[in-house]
Amino acid sequence: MAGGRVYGGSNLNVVLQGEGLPCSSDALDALLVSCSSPSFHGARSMVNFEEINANSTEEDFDECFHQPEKKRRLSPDQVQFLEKNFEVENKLEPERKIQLARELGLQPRQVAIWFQNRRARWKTKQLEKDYGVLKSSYDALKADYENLLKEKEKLKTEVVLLTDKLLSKERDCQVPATNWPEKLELKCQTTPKTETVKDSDLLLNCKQEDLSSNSSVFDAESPTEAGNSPEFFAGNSPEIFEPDNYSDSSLGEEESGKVCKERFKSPQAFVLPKLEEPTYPDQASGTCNYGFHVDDQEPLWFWPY
DNA sequence: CAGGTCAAGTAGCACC
DNA sequence: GGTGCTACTTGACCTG
Repeated sequence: MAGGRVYGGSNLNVVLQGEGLPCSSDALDALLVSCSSPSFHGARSMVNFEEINANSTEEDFDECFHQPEKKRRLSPDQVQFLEKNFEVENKLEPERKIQLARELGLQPRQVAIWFQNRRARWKTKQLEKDYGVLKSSYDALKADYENLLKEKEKLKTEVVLLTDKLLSKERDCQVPATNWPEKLELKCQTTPKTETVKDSDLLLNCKQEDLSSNSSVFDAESPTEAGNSPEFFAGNSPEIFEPDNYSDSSLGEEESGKVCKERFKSPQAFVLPKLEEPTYPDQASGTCNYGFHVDDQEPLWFWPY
């Protein structure tokens, strides 16, 4: 027994003691009288106060309390009444317990136990509900994550594809491929590349732009990429990607070409390390402008190897 | 008859 | 120490 308490389920006297109620015959009578007209008569409940009161003889009274109790379910009316009270307040004050017991024709102990069990059932249901919410949330996040992984793989493939194409172009054209599309240049400058930039940052940035554009050629996982030239992204050398810088109309074609080649000797100029002296067959001679506009990039996708 | 449900029993804990 | 609570168990009853 817990804490020396006596829970005599089959002995009302003991039960009443356990509830801190008087168990003298007078007090018991008073209690029984007060319960003589219960609102609910649990025909199958363990102790029905009306039945007790009906068994007016001392013998029957004794028999009623000493025969081994069999567990009886509360009647639907009793359960409904308890449920309504539970909705109002799931905790049970002593006074309320007595009152409910009177109205239901049950022992206060029975009411207390019903509330205890009801709280346990409510908690179990609440846990199930919480689990359902968490699981759906987890499933949604998992789906998002898997989609992002697929997108990442797709973009990686795109990077490889474009890099290969550029390298093949470089082989054909001996001019360094530094004159990148204006659109690409602008996008990259909006994303200062530092060593702390994560893959996901680039991915998100690309998503904000046109995913099919060349912005995806920057492979964040490659340490040899533009990450080694932060000034490129920071815009410290804005002239590098000024489209007209290498096709200065004030210079002759020959002069312009010299300037272009000189600039490409500077490490700073090689902002895209993977692009080693690319040349393009359709390049205007003596200039560094490849006429490489983003709008013209789409056909790149379909170039055969 | 197995398994589910529910009232009741029990142990342990916190609070006063 | 008494009391009330939670968590877990037990046993009666119900149901397919």
